[in-house]
Amino acid sequence: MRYSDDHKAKTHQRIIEEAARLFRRDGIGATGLQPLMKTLGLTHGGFYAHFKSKDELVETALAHSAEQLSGRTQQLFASEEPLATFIRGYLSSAHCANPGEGCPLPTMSAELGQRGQPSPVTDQLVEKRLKSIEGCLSGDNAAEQSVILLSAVIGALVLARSVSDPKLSERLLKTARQQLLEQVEAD
Amino acid sequence: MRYSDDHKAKTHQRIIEEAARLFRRDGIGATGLQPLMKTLGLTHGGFYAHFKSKDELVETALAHSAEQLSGRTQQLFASEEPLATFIRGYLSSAHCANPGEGCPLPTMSAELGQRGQPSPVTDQLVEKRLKSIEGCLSGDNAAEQSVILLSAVIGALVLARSVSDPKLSERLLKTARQQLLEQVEAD
DNA sequence: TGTACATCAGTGAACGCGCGTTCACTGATGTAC
DNA sequence: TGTACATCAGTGAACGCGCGTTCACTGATGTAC
Repeated sequence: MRYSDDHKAKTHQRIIEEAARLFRRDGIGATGLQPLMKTLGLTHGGFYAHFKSKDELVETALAHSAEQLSGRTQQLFASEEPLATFIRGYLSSAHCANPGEGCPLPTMSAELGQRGQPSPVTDQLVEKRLKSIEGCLSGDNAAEQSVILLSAVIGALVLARSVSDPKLSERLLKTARQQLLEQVEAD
Repeated sequence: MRYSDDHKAKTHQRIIEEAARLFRRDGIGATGLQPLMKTLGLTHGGFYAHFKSKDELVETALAHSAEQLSGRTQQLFASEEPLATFIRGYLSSAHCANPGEGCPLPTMSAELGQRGQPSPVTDQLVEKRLKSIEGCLSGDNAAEQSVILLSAVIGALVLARSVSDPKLSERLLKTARQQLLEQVEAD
């Protein structure tokens, strides 16, 4: 073989990882396969030896993002103050400034909804996140509160990323962080 | 004149309104000028007699969406139970199912952030909305609570629109609606 | 009243470009004999 | 050991398409004389 035994599998993985990053950072429509492959030092023709279509890559990349996030979340929820750590991380300036490495929901959900028929990958991601949060909440309405908490962090991140003024953005993040932390501590 | 005196102004307005609808419904990138003009019974060449570029239309259409929403919000906040009405409207199945007529933030913000330099139109829209909500809240931390409330409704709408299962979508909307209404009533 | 000209919203062909996708090909390697 | 062949990840030209944008043009109307 010209390449090592696992060479193709490695390339496959590299495509997925770069796609997951670019789809979240620039959007699905704005990410071309040609530039994507070029970034990896490959030519675009080879893409179809790895995936049937761009849509298949979108699906796979989303699943990758979800899994990656799920891993991070899991180790997060094993920590001392899981909810506080989650809120601080999700609403951090770093997460706001680097959509490529973060949660796919705020950046990709609009495009996913607008594209053909949506996949159950998002559903699983959402349900998993809700369950994780719910497990950390006490009280009789933990399930309901988890929806509010997840909605609030997502909405706050969307807002913070929408505005053009960095000061307003930081203020939104900070306010949401503090308020949600208070709510969680009172729980 | 071949057309009435205000004919061009009317056409101008029709372009803005249709664009505001399509940008929110399908996204900015996915909305072509050619199909847009065809929808209005016009040809695409005439577009540049009305706008310098697609970017200018995006800006104008966003401002239109903001103003339209601002009008609705204002009459809303003059009603009996402004916050409850706002929450019920924002998290209604109708708003979820018709992004073209609703709030531009959940659908356009990702693309706006990814496009060139963002405009202060979004900032104004966000600040205006926060002020409106804040005015209806009592308590010493009304400003902070308004950020949470706005974040929560936006996030819940993003989530409800992301998932593919209609039952999950409806459940998310309903849960968020009920919880936020409770919170507001307790206030 | 009739004719020549100006106006101008809208027309539609054409431009270069990047997109997703296809496909005949390359060339380094492993295998068969 | 040497030669012929199979494998197959990746190459790169080519496809049709829709995009944003440009521009010479149309044709109904108003105006000037």
